[in-house]
Amino acid sequence: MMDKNYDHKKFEDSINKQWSEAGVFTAKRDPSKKPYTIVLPPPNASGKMHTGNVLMIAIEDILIRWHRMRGDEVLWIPGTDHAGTETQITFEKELKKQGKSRFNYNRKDFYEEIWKFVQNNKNLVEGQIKKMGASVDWTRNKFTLDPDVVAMVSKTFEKLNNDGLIYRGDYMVNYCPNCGTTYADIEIDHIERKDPLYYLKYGPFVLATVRPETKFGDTAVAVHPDDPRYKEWIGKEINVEGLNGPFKLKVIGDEYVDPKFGSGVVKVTPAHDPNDYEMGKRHNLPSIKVVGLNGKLTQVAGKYAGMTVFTARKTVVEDLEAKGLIEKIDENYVHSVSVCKAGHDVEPTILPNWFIKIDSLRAPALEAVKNGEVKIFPKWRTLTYVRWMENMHDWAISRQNIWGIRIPAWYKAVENPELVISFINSEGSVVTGQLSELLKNNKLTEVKKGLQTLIAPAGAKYIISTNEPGEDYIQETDTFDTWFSSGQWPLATLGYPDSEDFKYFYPTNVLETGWEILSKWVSRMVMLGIYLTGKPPFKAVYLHGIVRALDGRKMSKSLGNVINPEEYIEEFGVDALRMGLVAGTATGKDFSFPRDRIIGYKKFANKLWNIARFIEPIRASEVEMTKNGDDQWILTELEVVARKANQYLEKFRFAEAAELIYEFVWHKFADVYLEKVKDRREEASGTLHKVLSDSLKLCHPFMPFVTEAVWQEIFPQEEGLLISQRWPFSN
RNA sequence: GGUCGCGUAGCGCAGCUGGUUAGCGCACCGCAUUCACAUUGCGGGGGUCACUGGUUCGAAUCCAGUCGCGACCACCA
Repeated sequence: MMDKNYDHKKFEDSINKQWSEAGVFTAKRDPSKKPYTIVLPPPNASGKMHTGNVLMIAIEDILIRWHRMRGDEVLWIPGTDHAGTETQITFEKELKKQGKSRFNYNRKDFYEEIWKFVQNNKNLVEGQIKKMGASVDWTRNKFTLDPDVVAMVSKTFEKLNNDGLIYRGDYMVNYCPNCGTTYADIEIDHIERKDPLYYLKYGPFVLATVRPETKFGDTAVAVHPDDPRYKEWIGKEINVEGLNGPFKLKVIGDEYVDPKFGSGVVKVTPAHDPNDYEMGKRHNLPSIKVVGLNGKLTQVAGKYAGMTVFTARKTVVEDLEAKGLIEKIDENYVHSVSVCKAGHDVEPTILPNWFIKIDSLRAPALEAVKNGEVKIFPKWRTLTYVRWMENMHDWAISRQNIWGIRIPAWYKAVENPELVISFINSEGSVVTGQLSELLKNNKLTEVKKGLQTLIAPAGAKYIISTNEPGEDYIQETDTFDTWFSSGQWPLATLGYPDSEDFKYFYPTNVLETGWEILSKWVSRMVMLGIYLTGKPPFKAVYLHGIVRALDGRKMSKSLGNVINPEEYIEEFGVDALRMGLVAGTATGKDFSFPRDRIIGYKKFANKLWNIARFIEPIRASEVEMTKNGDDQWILTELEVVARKANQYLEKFRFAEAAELIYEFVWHKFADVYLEKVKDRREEASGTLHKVLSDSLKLCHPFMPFVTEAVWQEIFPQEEGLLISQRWPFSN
């Protein structure tokens, strides 16, 4: 006897176990079948499952289960991401609680500590993916730092280098002195903030700045070329009274200057401002570094050297005021400030970095989308991709992180005396200096053993090698941008270049992810996929919307409106949560967390259960019974719904498919047909069983647990698991 | 500033390439119900589809403009 109501808690775990023991998630590479492949966008290994992950898993599992039931050889590859910067920041917060920091460790030990930290969380995340009923192939599970992934990514770098697409160069980067790393433009947040705007007397001019402490790095002042007030000064030199004595500056004319802002005169600090850097390039101005990588002022600041930016700003302002060099201060100036994800001010700085020339990679990646080789759903997002690709700059792929894949570049010690190295010496203290100096008192082996970080000047001599080329070489300490390795994820997970999996399953069918990483991730995968294999790594991209909080706002810790999906799984079940989220994603737009709908679909699970309870005592007749008009009607409706649902799913219209099936099962099968057959149950038994069976199959991709549970209650064991049945009316 | 999107019943939304009385969920109102399910069934009220103009035999659906909202990208010293 079936219980009166469906209780998800009774079934979810045991059904998961049945699937896993039956091995139905494991792909076989059957040459007579069509492969259907999805690579799961790897969740952060040290994070917790959030509503976005739930939606992603729900949608991909629908596609996978649907294709499995249609007879395709499906492969859905799970994995987790090391999430370089984010994870390292999280770990360093933990360290801080113990009164430690990364400066207590050499590079190797620090890496191992994070590894241990992540393993624990990784298991939790994988457990959550399982809990969701994701029919992923765990035998092919990958982590972005698995040795084979590291080897593959390093090889790609080597190939890029051989093709002349890698270069090192000074570049204006967003350097966070606090995190000790650079950030890509796309990783930086711009926040509005009120800061004092200082009007400084600069020789004959007055100019406005929020950063007076960088004046030691000024190499020009700029005015608009057509500004009548200053036109005659262009090309001349002015004498400026400074804190470290008088100096001379050139006046340049540049379109960039807005004559209406401030006084119409700008100080140009090429080393610490992206726009000034561009102007500096246009006018051949020297760059003078004022702020060092430690966030403190350099020697050029004279007596201010060694001060932090904030202390220096305060002191400089005081001294300027004392000298009468400040005309006025606007205390209410609101401007946009660049901050890193941890909330620190970033310091635009010139630093040697590793770059990929993207021109030759970009062209085919743009073309693949324009000519429809890669189709993006919803279609209007295609424009976002195209615009982004067109505006893309060369890609800075190095990060001054430890947690990541180390760049396989090696510096020969004797050829690179100018390497700046920090290491822990045999006494356990951190020593920083130029390699040539360090080697006077330390052996190279000791330096290498205690190595923390190195900074190689732009012209450093290096070789690229996936192995250590010799004992007298030191490896680059920078790691790859996470997007560089995850940009090769479809290849890495499939064992590129010569595995059987790669030959059979590549290119994958669908890449499903949130649209917010369309430019960060999807574009990189297309570029690198085509570069390495000649083919884009997937045929379609489906972008789901962002799940917002109940109040319609973005979820954020500070607003306290973050929804923990586990609570909903507990209360309403995985099926209801999945179905509720999917039914709200019709056009891939953002949507508020649909609490009401989730409750509604919990009721639907119960409805399915009770349809089965109605049919349970009615034995399926061996003999073919006469079908009356009602039977004919429901069978016709069933076929129409199955075919339409198929069409919707082919177009990634999950909500329409879900609602169509829901409408059929509840309001046609249950409300109408079941009522009509109440006085002819035996005669209708064949139709009842057929429609129930097909309804369960149609619902299965959306609500796998309750359908499997009901299936096993009603249909004999010989028929096998529902997950392995055929989708109705598919050939 | 650039780009994209949105404005449809009290609330949350669907209406894809234009076509008969504009739909769904929640909420609301009335009735029913020992017979699969109260996590139920049947019925009902409520909308000049933001505004203006245009294309068309016909527009919520296409075009232009106006107003309001949101997001992303860029960013002024």
